[in-house]
Amino acid sequence: MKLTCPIEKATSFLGSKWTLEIIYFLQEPRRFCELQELMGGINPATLTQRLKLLEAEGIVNREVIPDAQRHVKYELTPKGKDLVAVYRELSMWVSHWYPEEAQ
Amino acid sequence: MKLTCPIEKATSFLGSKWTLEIIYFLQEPRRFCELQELMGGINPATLTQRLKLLEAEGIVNREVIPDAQRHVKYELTPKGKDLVAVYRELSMWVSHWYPEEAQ
DNA sequence: CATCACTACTATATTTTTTATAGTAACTAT
DNA sequence: ATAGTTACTATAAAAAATATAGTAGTGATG
Repeated sequence: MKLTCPIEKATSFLGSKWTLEIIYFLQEPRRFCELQELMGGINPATLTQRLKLLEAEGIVNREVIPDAQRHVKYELTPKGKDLVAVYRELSMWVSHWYPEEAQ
Repeated sequence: MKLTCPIEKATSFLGSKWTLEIIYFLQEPRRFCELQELMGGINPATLTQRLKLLEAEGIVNREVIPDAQRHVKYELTPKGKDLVAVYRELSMWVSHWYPEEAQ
């Protein structure tokens, strides 16, 4: 007897390690190696997997920059940017309940 | 060169499978087996682990009801209830971007 | 122009986490 | 007396994450 939970869809991808942090850092466009550095411990295979998942979900856009080096830029789609309100609330919660750690 | 991310603390426990859903369903007090039923696929060992973690984090309160059966009730602490604002934003995001699935 | 570095990954083996399944101890209902 | 409920724990297997190394394409340095 499983009730439908309106956030079930969201938790299917947000509720896995790193995803919340990836989206947070993508509030400005980043390259793959930038994300790696920002999120110290992430494994490149995991990062790749998450970015593909978020891309498939329409939250993240992957763009190959047409320079000689063919750098890759990741950025939030409008759907992804729309999650900023969620982060605003979450940040407020953290700064309220963990005042010493927020900044 | 790891920048501090204000939601890093939050992601350390929210960013793992089931946690977001558990807190969602605890918007009203529940017993262990209720949570199990509500979240179809969760493993009891995982549920136990998550509830302990959330209890240690001060988000969930565990209470043994002093009836003969010694039922156990889980509920959100004020800190946990304060996450409701986050869920409100997340629910709005889901109902906007997944209109067919929300409800 | 050979060597080294950087970028954006992929491959493999190991470790960690999650799961399926079964079991337990205390009570309750028939 | 037997079966059912509740709140878990135990164990082994499956799935996911990690460390580590490697690759292919460029670019920079001597």
